[in-house]
Amino acid sequence: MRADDIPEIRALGLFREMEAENFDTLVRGGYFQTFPPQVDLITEGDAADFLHIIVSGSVELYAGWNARETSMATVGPISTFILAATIRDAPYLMSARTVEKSRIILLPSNDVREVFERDHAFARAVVTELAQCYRSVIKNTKDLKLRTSLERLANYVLRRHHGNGGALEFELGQEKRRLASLLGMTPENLSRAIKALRPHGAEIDGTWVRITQKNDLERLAKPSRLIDDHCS
Amino acid sequence: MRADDIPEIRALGLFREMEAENFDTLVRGGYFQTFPPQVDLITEGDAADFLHIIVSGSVELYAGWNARETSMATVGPISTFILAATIRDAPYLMSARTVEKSRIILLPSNDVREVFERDHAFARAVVTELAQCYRSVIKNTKDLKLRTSLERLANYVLRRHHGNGGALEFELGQEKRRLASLLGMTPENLSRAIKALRPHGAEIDGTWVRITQKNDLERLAKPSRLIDDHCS
DNA sequence: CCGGCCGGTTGACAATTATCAATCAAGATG
DNA sequence: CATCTTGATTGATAATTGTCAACCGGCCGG
Repeated sequence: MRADDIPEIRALGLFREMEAENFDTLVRGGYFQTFPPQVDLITEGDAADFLHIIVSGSVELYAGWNARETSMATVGPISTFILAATIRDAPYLMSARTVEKSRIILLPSNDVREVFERDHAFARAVVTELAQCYRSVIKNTKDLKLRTSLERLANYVLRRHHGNGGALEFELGQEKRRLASLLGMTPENLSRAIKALRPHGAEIDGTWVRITQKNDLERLAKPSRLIDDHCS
Repeated sequence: MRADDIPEIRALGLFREMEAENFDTLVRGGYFQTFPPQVDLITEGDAADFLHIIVSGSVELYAGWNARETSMATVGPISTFILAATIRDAPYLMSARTVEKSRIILLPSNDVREVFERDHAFARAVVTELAQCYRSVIKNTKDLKLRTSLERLANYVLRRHHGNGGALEFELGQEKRRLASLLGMTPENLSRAIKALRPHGAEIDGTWVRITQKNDLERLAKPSRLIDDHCS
């Protein structure tokens, strides 16, 4: 593990409050690796041997069944993934692959569970993190079950708009087919949804997104704090 | 709080390992109430004032958006619900209503959070519970995104089959329209899916489910440990 | 510079799912 | 017993979404 990355890790909500000694235990047993793009890090069904922390780059979480595949999330720095499987010592429910070149810390699940047993501050931080993850997935389920694909796209644009500090123009930042899968549709349908969105105040041109009529977009999207807020 | 219910609560995974003193704190501040059917217990968006524990009866968790509504889960005794909102002191993401007459314990969220700060065993139990809930929702998302409605129904039947100790015949146990919403379809479509399932080894007649050709059903459903296992 | 590849787009079509209206069946109520 | 209500079912139709094939255009390697 490189010494100058440690403070950054230590500053994460998950590790900030824990005992120094326990943090050292975790870090000592961890590995720091750099992966090229499109590398499979995790295969669903495998035992959860490591808690992963992505320090740079980005990672796609996806799942498959019966020759179909769907994107579940894209995670960027600095955050952890597959915490629940680590804690429960259960098989991964999702696979993970790097999207671009990524630096990733691997902490052995055994160490994580052991420290989790000993360190109350760490346990509390894990709860906070898990509760947050749980709520995100619930919101995603509501998005999927209550909205049409056009509405999902419109709300996605608005979420990104807010995530970028209110910018009316920003980069899509990922392949359209990945976005399509994330939003629960086919690439072809995303293309059509993008066209259909134009008269409602949002243009997506290649890799650029521009909101032309925020009012119109919001009238279509009807964003809700209880689905689209990515905090709380 | 009725004295003779306390041991049962105490035996729940969530409370089993915690300090007696802290358990007393929780229980002392709690309310035990009996609700008639079809009563709204929780409205999404409200502050999470209480952690709910269902002791008897059953409760539907549902969510709405833009005049649409969908069933998110049906929860039975003995389990808690809306733990994540309580812990994060955040608004409920789902509404809840009783399906039948139900006895429910309400523990003030403040007390839960306070004890959670003090009691390491409780904190660990909360983590275990949350990790389990998180994994359930992920499985549900995979079910929704990767399967057609007929496949979802087939797998639902198989899950219930296993949940009932392998019985080939069992009661549906809930209204079909609630089941339809849970599985992400309309009542009309559930009716048709039920018909379409007949030649694949499962009959649903009124409130009774009978598996006639388990092989056939499994060939259609292709159940997966990573979606349909409701433990792990 | 020239293919070849890949992701994206488009159009035609098919499958799936939703909607609407009508009907049916069973349980509740007077 | 008749009536009313409610949930389930069915058929007809529409909307949505997926599939397949073709094509476009940028990018890379030769």
